[in-house]
Amino acid sequence: MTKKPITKNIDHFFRGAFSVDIVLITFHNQSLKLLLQKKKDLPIKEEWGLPGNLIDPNEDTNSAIDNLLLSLIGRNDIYKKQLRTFSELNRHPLGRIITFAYYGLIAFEEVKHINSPDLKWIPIKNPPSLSLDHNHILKEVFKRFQKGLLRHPNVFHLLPQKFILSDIISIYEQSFNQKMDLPNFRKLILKSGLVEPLGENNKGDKSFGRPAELFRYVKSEDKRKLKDKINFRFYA
Amino acid sequence: MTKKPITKNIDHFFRGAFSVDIVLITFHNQSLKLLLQKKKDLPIKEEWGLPGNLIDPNEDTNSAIDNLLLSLIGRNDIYKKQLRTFSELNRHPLGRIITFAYYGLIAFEEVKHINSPDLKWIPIKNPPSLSLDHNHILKEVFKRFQKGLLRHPNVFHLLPQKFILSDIISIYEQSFNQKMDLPNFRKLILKSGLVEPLGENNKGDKSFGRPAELFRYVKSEDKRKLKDKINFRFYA
DNA sequence: TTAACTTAGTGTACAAGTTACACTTAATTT
DNA sequence: AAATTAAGTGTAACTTGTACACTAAGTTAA
Repeated sequence: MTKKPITKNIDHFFRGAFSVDIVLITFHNQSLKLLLQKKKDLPIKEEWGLPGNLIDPNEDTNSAIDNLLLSLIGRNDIYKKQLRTFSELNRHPLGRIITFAYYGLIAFEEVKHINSPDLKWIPIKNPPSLSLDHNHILKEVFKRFQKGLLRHPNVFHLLPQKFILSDIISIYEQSFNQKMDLPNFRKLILKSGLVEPLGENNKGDKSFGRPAELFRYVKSEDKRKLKDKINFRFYA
Repeated sequence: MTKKPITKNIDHFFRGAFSVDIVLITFHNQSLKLLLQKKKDLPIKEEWGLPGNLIDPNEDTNSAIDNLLLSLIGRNDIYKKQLRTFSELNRHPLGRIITFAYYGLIAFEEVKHINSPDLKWIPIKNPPSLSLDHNHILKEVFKRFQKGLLRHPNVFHLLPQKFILSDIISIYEQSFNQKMDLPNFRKLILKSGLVEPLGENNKGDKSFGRPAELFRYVKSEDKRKLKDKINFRFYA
């Protein structure tokens, strides 16, 4: 059998570049926050955008995102997930640049020092208009963030080691812009076996109202997904 | 303000190519089937693989998948969805080729004529070993197919206009490799309002047992997702 | 110092959904 | 005509979800 020439396919190769962009989310002061970077070294007007970086031709996306995180927040051992690719032909003025969008979650404690003129935590509600197609990317990624909250115990990545139950509720209420019934929510969370009371309370930390018990997250032996343990009735 | 040179970024541009690959699924004879193509014009040994095509540099993925479907089954107006991108550095012997994986669903009626030495419907259980990383792609895409079945009324894309309820059950049982309780399943489906009895039965079509009622799919005015109407208790 | 307020946490009764399985019906096969 | 097969109905026991009233423990303000 004679091998066919493969030059037919070669026509389809062309010059392109890849980047990783991250939607990094944290929770502070009853409010979800997003890390934004001021973009100025691109041939576009100075604007805020999602932190990102171009990928080296022989680098894979995982090491690219690790390097990006290291340069942004000084660590890369946080919860992160690759979502979809944005590949529209004219999304970038420099040429065909395909971006891999990630999202990451981190407790505010770990990143509260980050606050410079070019890198800021911005409330995720009503973010400023972003550069390129980053508004679009943010919107899509936020939807995936929501889904993640419903299916996996991702809230805990946004909380400190010791947390109170109403912070969990607050994150869900904010993420879905919907009020929840606190008594019933407590029962669900407690029954799920995902949290364990520590026998301490947060008396010192707050101004009024009854002090709240502190809890910690327990990784469950139980392999069912969050949605099978806790039935959130406000699927987005 | 002086504009910075942008040459710094140009280093990251390199030669690459894109392709679309499709996992096309149908249902026939109580069995889920997958469309596979014999690969021979690649510098790899003759093997079965997912149907796919390289993308023209100025073509977007949607038109690429439409053209692919047209050449495979003669039409492109079927249910299809873009899933993730496979971009590992050495996934293809011809160079850095990034593939956009799609899946599509179609009723067997529409594609029963397809059967040539190079293009066949193969039972999705125990498929042959596929070329390149197509085993991996298939596995990932199949998971998404499963999720789609739980969240959206996708079964109906696999069924003819007139169908019987036990075909729906059969597709779910096969997809999740799990036996379901027929009486309870009927109640769920009927209550969902997704199907409507036609007042006909399938007496002619079968060998024994009581003839089954024929139903048709009714697009629901109700915007809730399938999972909120029907709670499948075998989440994968 | 005490009444009002604020947030945390418990209890409960009712409604709704899930599950298991017995039973009936309508056909074919032997 | 009895056995077999598959479709379809009914229901009782159980599990979950929902809506709130109520109790508890602190702070604020008169």
